[in-house]
Amino acid sequence: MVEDELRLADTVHRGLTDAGFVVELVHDGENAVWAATEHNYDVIVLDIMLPKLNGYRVLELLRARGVWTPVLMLTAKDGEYDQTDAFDLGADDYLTKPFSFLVLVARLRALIRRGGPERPVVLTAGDLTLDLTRRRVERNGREITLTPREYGLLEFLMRHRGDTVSKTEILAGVWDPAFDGDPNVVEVYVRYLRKKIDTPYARHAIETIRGMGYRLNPEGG
Amino acid sequence: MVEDELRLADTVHRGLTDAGFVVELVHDGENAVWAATEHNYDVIVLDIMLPKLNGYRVLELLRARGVWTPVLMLTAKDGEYDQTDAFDLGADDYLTKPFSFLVLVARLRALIRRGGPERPVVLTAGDLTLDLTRRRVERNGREITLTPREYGLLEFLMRHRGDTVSKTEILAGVWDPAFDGDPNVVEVYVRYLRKKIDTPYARHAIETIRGMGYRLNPEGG
DNA sequence: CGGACCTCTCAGCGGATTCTCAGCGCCCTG
DNA sequence: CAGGGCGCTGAGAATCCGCTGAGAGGTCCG
Repeated sequence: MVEDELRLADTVHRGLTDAGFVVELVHDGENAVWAATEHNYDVIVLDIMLPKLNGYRVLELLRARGVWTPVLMLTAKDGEYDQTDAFDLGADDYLTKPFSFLVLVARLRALIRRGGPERPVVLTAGDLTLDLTRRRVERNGREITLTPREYGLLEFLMRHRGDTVSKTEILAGVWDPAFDGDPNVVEVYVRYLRKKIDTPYARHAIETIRGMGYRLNPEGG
Repeated sequence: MVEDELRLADTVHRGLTDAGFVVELVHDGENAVWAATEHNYDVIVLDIMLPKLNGYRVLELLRARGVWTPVLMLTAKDGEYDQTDAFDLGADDYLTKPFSFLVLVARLRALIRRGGPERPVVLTAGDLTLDLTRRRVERNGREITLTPREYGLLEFLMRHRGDTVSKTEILAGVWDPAFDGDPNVVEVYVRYLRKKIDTPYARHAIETIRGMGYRLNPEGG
């Protein structure tokens, strides 16, 4: 979700999370383009009025980059840009502020359904599975309970499974992008995850690439 | 712009000029490679069907020469090469003929804005491959694990594969630019790399050019 | 308020990595 | 064939980096 009005962003964020969505929030156009290019979201909620790059341009950039994630635009009723623009630009749906929260959820579900079966709802790596909608992690059919942070980290690693991701990237992707604390947290949480996920298995699903970062074995370790 | 159909070339040339672009036009693949290597364009529009060298080869040659100018390819709808090929080859965008002129302008703007040209994801030299995103090195399909320094050195050599690079250049490129220690480190690390990469192969992928430096054999040794 | 849980910081340890050094040997040149 | 320059090599010292256990602070809940 890309929304700069903090109040609205917070409300919607909470509501969507309660509705079972996993929500990532950015507050301006530049971060939106970056995040959407980097991750593979199911759907993007995009406000038109944004700092740095407006929603208009964000959408344009994403499409130019070959990012075809469905986009639902939020337009102000009497703003500079009207509904026609949203569709012209390749938005998949739009809502005019103020909008009903239930309508938003319904539209999002429709978009995700429409975008369809090729989009994974469940990430897998060998015998490890992570169900994004239910927020469940299993290994070999046994459920593993994770804290929110642990879950976020695992989701990030699974989205990039097979790639080596640096601790900095992890911090930016899982922690607050502006987090500036000790990168050692990542090590600590990797440890927590390994404890829960790898034991009692022989091989580590999460490999350490010394000097570079971590890598989730696509075969699940 | 590289386009051999004079009529189309002329129209597009005029249109782009009107839209504020400064356009240089060549009509065949050989001139295209020469011009793009010599100048530093913001973006290249490249037709696939061309005399002498087709767009396909032009792109391949440019990338091999280290020219990373963004390329937008023009493909015929039902031609020998389809869209997939364009992306596979490292084209940054493509359009299928016939195309809307406005769309072309929009895409070009997007490519120029995008600025930092995409880099290739996998470098190869014979049976040696280096995957930049996964940070994996393989020879003949067998994974080779490298320390960060070794990896940095190999990446540098592979980016300049076929060129002779001096130890000073290597130090500047792989070590800290302000590094002032013994250039002997390079020799030491070349040795480490050869141990891991060349054995048990007969020929050295990394050749010593006495008095000059080193050269990575583009055929992989 | 008290306890359970979660997040994050911190500092010490030990192994991996990087770098230095000194001697050797090969190649080129005279 | 002798000598110098240059690269190669093995060993070892210094440094870096990730791992780990302990614990402090915060939050949520009863």
